[in-house]
Amino acid sequence: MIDLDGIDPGLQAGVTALAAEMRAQGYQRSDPVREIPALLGDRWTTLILLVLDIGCWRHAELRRVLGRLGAEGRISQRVLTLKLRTLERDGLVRRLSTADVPPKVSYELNDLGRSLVGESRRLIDWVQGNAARIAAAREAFDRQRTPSALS
Amino acid sequence: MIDLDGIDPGLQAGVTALAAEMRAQGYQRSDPVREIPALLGDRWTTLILLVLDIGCWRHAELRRVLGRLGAEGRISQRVLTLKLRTLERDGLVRRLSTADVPPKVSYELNDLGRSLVGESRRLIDWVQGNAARIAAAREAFDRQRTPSALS
DNA sequence: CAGCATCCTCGGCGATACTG
DNA sequence: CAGTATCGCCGAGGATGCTG
Repeated sequence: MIDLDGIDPGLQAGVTALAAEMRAQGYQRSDPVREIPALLGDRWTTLILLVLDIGCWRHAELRRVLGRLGAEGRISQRVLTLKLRTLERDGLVRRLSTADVPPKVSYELNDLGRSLVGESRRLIDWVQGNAARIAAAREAFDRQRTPSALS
Repeated sequence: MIDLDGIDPGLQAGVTALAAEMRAQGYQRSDPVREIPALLGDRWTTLILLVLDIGCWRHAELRRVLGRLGAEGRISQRVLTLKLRTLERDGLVRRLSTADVPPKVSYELNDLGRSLVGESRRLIDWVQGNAARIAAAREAFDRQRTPSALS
């Protein structure tokens, strides 16, 4: 079903297994792999989830705090609304609003969202734990590529 | 240092703690949070790592296999080279080449790369495990937004 | 075969102005 | 205050052609 031509039989077996693994459970043809960039691959979502993990935030407050944390600059009002809407649609975030004018809208994580935060924290920990190794690898790579003064 | 104006004191404490957590270890001012989209946030890297976890691949073979797995279409030669170069620079992948013409180039994971694959597999498992929940949330959300026939 | 240069497309994101 | 609409930028990624 995957049709591998002149490829090492050992590797072929691995690919078949990987394909089966990817088709498992709820996903039939598409791969859950592509959900990962969709969930955490953008500039803001991971950080938003971390802040929401602290508690319940009003839209404007959340926006201010996101602007201070990290060196990302400020998130635009439009994009924050978009990100929160996506998170709400995916069932990770609850939106609470009053019918006042001006309206008061708050956002908080639900159980599924907290569960995802747990996973992404593991990734962050991995990055922190291996930051030195990665930085060293990058330096070595760049040094070799830049002859600089190799006289 | 983060300067929070009219924000609930309880939340303020949480933000301060989060900021400290983000500054911890190797990262001094920048946040490891932004490394996550950089590492796994693009269309191909996660899938490339999974395939490299199977074994050692020639460039062209790898490209063919990536095209078959998932419903992403084929990766362009240029982008595959770019992604592999980045992974090599980050110290996750080893590049093996001969000086022949035409050249034979192979790529394989090293220990750090295998370690990252382990983490990303956890994320994939999370997505698979919660796929039904997410799909249900999306359906409910969309149904409510599309009045369809609400007469 | 693998890499690089060039050109092009598309989507994410920011900025601004307006509305309930 | 929160959301929407509009505009514009920029970078990721695809397609093609050439080289060692």
